[in-house]
Amino acid sequence: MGPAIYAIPLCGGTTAPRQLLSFEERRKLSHIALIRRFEAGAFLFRETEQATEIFNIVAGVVKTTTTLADGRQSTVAFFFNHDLLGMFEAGYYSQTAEALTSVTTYSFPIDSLVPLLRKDPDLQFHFFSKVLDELRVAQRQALVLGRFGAAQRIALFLDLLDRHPEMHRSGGPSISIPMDRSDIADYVGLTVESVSRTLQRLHRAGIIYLDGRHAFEIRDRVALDRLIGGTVAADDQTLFPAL
Amino acid sequence: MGPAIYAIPLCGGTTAPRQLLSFEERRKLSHIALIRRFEAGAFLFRETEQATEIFNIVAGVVKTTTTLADGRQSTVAFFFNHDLLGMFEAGYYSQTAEALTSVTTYSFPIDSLVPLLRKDPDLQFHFFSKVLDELRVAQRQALVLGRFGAAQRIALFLDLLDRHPEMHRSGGPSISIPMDRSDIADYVGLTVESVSRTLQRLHRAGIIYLDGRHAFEIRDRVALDRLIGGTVAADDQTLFPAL
DNA sequence: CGGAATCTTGATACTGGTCAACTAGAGTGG
DNA sequence: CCACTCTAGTTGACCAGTATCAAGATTCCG
Repeated sequence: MGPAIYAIPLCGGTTAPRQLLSFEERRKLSHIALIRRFEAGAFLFRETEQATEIFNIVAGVVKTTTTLADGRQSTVAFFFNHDLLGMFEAGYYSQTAEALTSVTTYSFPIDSLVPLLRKDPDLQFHFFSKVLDELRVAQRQALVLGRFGAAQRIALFLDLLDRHPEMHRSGGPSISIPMDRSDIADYVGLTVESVSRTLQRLHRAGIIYLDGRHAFEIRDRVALDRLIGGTVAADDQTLFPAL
Repeated sequence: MGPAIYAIPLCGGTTAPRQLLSFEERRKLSHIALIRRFEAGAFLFRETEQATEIFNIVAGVVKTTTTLADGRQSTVAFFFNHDLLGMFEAGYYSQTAEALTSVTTYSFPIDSLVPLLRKDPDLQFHFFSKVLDELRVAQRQALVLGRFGAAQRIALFLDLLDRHPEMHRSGGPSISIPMDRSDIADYVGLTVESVSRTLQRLHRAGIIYLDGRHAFEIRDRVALDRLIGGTVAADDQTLFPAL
């Protein structure tokens, strides 16, 4: 079918993400694209490596991380179907990308992609829109990490998974969690222990149902949304009778 | 002199930010640009307004904020000289922009700018690079808010000001702080009280010198860098004898 | 079935938030 | 020019939430 980029369009009236590329654009991109597959745990690229390609995910989940000065790894973002990753700076990748599941991607060699974008302003505009989309996500993430408590952070994270149709297991209510607790912890800025505690608390409160380590269901959408809205104080006894 | 965009170039070998626009591009942009001035406290635009123009700052400082579900305002970013702001989504501004000082900008009407970008891929590529730059800043901000303590956050914020030459008062070591404590607090994800306490602590530790409310000097660059590096534990007695 | 991760749970410490009082500056009007 | 006032900022005491440290429980995988 060819590469695909989902994002909220810049100018179109919609607030809902949609496919940005026209049939013709997808064909053009196919032309320079390679299909590449990665096993779970494999690296798509590492930070400080010279940037050679940009990836468009077709299946699977990828996380990107940066190494802090003290050696800790910090998860920057998760990438799902129809996302673009491999944005670079001064010719070098600024993050490390690791496959969390087995992953299928289109790979655009930068040497082919950049000329294509410079020649085709409309196509470039769609890449541009996708990056703006990522910018908003990153800004929202900063906001969440700066001001929200553990329950809200976890709720937002679960909502992120819920929003991705490919995380829903075959029609049922079960949503898969492709990453392990420490990935989640790195992403939401908590410790593994706090992630675990918070998940269990939401589980015991009946808001979610934890189905093993790598799946969950949303049992009380309203309560979850209230948490995400940021309206609920931590001492809300209705939500956290077990506190 | 015309509009100017500073950022780390995508492909060039440099990691240092530099002017991205060619003389010719600046001329083209001048052609569609209006000069607009704002008093301190004035709004350049408000969230949910229809997006009509994009701004390029020539002088002054702007903050952008979003309103949370519970009514709190949260500062998303500060914009300085040669920055671009007014990025939008689905035709509407997603943030509110307020002048912190008196501000001079070039204003590009979107109706003129978008066609120009669609016609001129190289120019668009420079806007693209600037947005990628902002994306990295936002991701770094998320990282900082998620993992660092108060001292590190404040140190990073002071470093941000230091990096902007126009914040340095006439050659001297004094750096101006154009925003008030609550803006800082909103930005770094702390309360006003914690910002105050942390600034005073850095002051008493001799790392910075607070010169009134709206200026400071860096007295111990090495210690500040160590904080920023994230290497220093909060209990480091060399840095915080007063703890 | 056994060993090794991963995850959960509990006890305690510490950072930063909250609430409240106090101080310093900036502006105002007599 | 000097009180007066009002806002912004600082400081202190106390508390809540999360990190940390330390076991235990599960799950995964050979």
